[in-house]
Amino acid sequence: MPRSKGAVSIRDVAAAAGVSVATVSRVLSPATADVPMRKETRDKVERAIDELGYRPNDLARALLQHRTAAIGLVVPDISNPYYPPLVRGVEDVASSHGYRVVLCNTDRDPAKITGYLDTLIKTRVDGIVVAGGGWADVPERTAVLGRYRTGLVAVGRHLTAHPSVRIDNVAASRAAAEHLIGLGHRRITFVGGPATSTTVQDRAQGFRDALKASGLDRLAPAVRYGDFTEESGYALAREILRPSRPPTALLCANDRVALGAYAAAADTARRIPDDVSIVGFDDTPIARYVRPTLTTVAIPTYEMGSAAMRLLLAQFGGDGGPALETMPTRLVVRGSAAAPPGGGPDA
Amino acid sequence: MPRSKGAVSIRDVAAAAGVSVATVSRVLSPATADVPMRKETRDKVERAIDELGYRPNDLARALLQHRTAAIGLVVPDISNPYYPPLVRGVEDVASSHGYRVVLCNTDRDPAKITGYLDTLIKTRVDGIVVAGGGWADVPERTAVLGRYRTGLVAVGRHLTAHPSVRIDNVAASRAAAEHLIGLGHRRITFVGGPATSTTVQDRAQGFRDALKASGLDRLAPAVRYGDFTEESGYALAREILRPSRPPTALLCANDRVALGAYAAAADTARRIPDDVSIVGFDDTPIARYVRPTLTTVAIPTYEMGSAAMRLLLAQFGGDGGPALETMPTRLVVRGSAAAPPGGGPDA
DNA sequence: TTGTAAGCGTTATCAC
DNA sequence: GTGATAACGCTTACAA
Repeated sequence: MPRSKGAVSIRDVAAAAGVSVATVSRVLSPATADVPMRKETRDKVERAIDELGYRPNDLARALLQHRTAAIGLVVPDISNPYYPPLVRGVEDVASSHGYRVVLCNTDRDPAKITGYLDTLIKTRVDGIVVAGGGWADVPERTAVLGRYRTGLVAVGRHLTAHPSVRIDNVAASRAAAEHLIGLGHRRITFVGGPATSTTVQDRAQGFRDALKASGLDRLAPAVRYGDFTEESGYALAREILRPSRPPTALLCANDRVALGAYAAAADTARRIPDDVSIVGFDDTPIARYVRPTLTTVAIPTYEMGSAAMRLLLAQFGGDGGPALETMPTRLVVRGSAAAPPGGGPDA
Repeated sequence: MPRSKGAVSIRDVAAAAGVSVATVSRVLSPATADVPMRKETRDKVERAIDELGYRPNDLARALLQHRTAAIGLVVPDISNPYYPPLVRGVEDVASSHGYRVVLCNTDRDPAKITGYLDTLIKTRVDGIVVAGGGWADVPERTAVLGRYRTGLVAVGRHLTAHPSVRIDNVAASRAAAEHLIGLGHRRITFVGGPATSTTVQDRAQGFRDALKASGLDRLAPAVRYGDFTEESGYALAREILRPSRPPTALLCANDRVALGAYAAAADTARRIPDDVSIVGFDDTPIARYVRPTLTTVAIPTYEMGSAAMRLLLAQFGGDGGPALETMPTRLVVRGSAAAPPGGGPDA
């Protein structure tokens, strides 16, 4: 018989069991597992809990302990296939450590970002994992976090001054470009992704580095920007493949863009990899199911998420300040890249 | 100068502004926007808030108001491409109404499901949106929700007795099958998805209904189960296409399975749609980018998410009990389904 | 071994 | 107009 309307509280349980609230609290709290207690009392309490279907109010608990066991996870857009594994990685280690995760989609909009940041602080999450960019003018905002002892770790290189997990996009992209060059390609175009993205900037840089290292930079490295969608990849590839002497290989900013390029090749009657080689980024599940299978750079997205969460937990544990974890990438060679038409250098 | 260690509280602000905590609360609380107050006082308070970087503690607020402005979102696995748009739909309307969302991945594991349910109740979320199955023995568990005034709406037909948003999978699948039959196919196999999924059961049923209605059910309708992955689709399709006289069309449980079937067709040198027609379910972004483009049933996933959240908001508003919203599906005819080899009935 | 009571950071009800 | 103060549902000294 709960008092009044509303949820059953610790007082209802105490009353039902004929003990004090302190006693009920003791049977529930792991912190007081060591204090001695008559088995009979414990049983009475547990019976009452069961009968009433009592669930302790974690808000009250959190208020007292200054710890909510919640973390915020800020991503640009969960609909972007890149993020779900990352989110899953964060959630898995979070939940296995008793933390719940509050998901925030920002669309890289500074207004939304600061709005969510405020909400997260007000609800006193213990920490925040931020992935993806759009944080141009936001850094100052993170100053408040310190005042509220809110941890933060970034996935990517957009928020310096905080622990972060990253990949070496420059090196990864360079390796992919070198693979193409090794195959004999001389005219390669880097395709797509927003020019403002640090990820894209790094990948474009790695591409340029590879060309330069091979002395292929007398012709200005061809880099075309767009966004991260199939649509963008399709449109760009259509344009790029139009000239009479188009590039023989396309290094795409991600797999979605690569998939768009596949469609463009099909629609212009070009065979992959015979007429044009295509390389992607991310190794999303589709990569092994398109035909030809897609050669792409595997990014350990799930692991980046779980590593980020672990870094956050380390912060909670007081284990040091800024840390930086660089995760390995790997070029997965499949069927979409081969020697250029003619079989060798043609420049 | 916050008292002690820890976050700045309303008392710090009151002290800094030289007013009582009640006054500070009044400038912050929308509920008391109407009470008169000297502009000078308000300014003093606002200045103090700014200077201290004060963020009210929503836990305390929630404790008092019996309302957390949080909802739980329970999905099988965010990595499954079907869910991100749904999640986004929920999050968009949630955040635009001031609610935050706590994401829970269950892997359809009853233990995880009940675990998350408990956590969500303990943190006193105002409501829960559940999508996806695995709830076989869980329904009794939802009884507790009532005791804590926790709203619930289901996406799908697995949790009767609660408001829900659904699609008519039977009708949708039947329409897809009829499309194939209309094209002239007589030997069609329904491919994949877990036999335990109500979604799959419904789609298989619609498939059988279509065959029966066309008098094609003298040959036992061919239905093969697996799971929702490309891998499963690939494996099943390889088997299905092996016989000397294989089906001329594959109705796949979802686009991922269909993509697996694409790969199987390619690897066995069968042309789509010339040798075999393929139809999918979900209309995921890839559908329009594979070649040939994939004929598939579009499911308004995003809208289902936003509708579910709206239903939850309606519950909060006391707007009636169980409601049921059925969202429309649509067969998107693209390039993967055409007349069977020979051009017409061959049975 | 168990109970009493202070206090976590707010809001709401009274007074003044 | 503004200030005390009693809740909200818990945990944790400190008593008993």
